[in-house]
Amino acid sequence: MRIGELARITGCTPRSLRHYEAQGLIAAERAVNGYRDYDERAATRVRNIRRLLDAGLTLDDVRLFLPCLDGDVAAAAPSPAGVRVGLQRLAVLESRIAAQVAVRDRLAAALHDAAAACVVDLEHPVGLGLVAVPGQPDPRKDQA
Amino acid sequence: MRIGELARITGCTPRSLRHYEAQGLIAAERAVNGYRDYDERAATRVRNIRRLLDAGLTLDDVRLFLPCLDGDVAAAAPSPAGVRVGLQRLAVLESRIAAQVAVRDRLAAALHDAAAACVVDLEHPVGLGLVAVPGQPDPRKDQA
DNA sequence: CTTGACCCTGCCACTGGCGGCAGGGTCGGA
DNA sequence: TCCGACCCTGCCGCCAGTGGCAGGGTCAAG
Repeated sequence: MRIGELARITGCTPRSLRHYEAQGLIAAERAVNGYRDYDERAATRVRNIRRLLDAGLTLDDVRLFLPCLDGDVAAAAPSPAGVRVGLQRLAVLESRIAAQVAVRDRLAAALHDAAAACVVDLEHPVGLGLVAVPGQPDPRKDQA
Repeated sequence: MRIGELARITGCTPRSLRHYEAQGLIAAERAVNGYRDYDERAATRVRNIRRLLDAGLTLDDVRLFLPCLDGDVAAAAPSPAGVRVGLQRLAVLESRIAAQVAVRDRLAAALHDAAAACVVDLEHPVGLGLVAVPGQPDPRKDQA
């Protein structure tokens, strides 16, 4: 099977497959003309990779699953290493989410205050340039 | 004031200040020797930039606030354009958070299943104590 | 005169998973 | 014989905000 067919049946692009290969996640024989030649296990492998990626792991994480990528990862007995990786990644996700939630809350609060201030200050013609003539070039080197 | 001093009083690095300048967010006079020479408003400006960055905006967003960066952004009457930018960024943050939460939930579910399967497979003496504490991962070389 | 602190420009690296392009080779069918 | 589909390698770009380095200039104090 060549790269195009594998891409079709796995639902990813040839570009991705080459990327996975470059990352050492999949391998392929080479035909005499240099074309990659995949066997049927490649599809399973790629689907497993996608499954792990979709679960929030990185390609780097996936590399740790190499030994079992040819089996049914979803149904396989979980390896301690795999679980550990998953937990680490989960922690990363959690902290990243928490950070972004904090940022969002700050922004939301700022906007809330701004909205409140707006109501008050709409009596005054807010001299912030952007208000009256949004299309006008600012004194400074401006763009929008 | 030269870049080092401005960096000190604003709490960011000279590197960042040069970056902001390259992005068109701050400006400086130049001394005869080529050194940047900032006036005292620069500190306010930089602090405003940091404030907006901390609120979750990007440097690109901040550019839209140029006309009012010299005032007290936090207390200033908000411009509609600024609010609009904030709302857009808020929406971006929201969707990004939602996506990551979805990923996290998938991963958590997978780990949950794995943990369940593990109970069966606990004939192997594996370090799965981690499973019990999904929020408290292995405090090792782990970061975002 | 020398040291050392500071400044300058400009460029690469990083994260992460590709997209896209350039420039070329290979192959089957009309 | 030519077209078009497919394949190859290799490199840049993206998002964002720096960190870090190279290689140099400037200046005041010792």
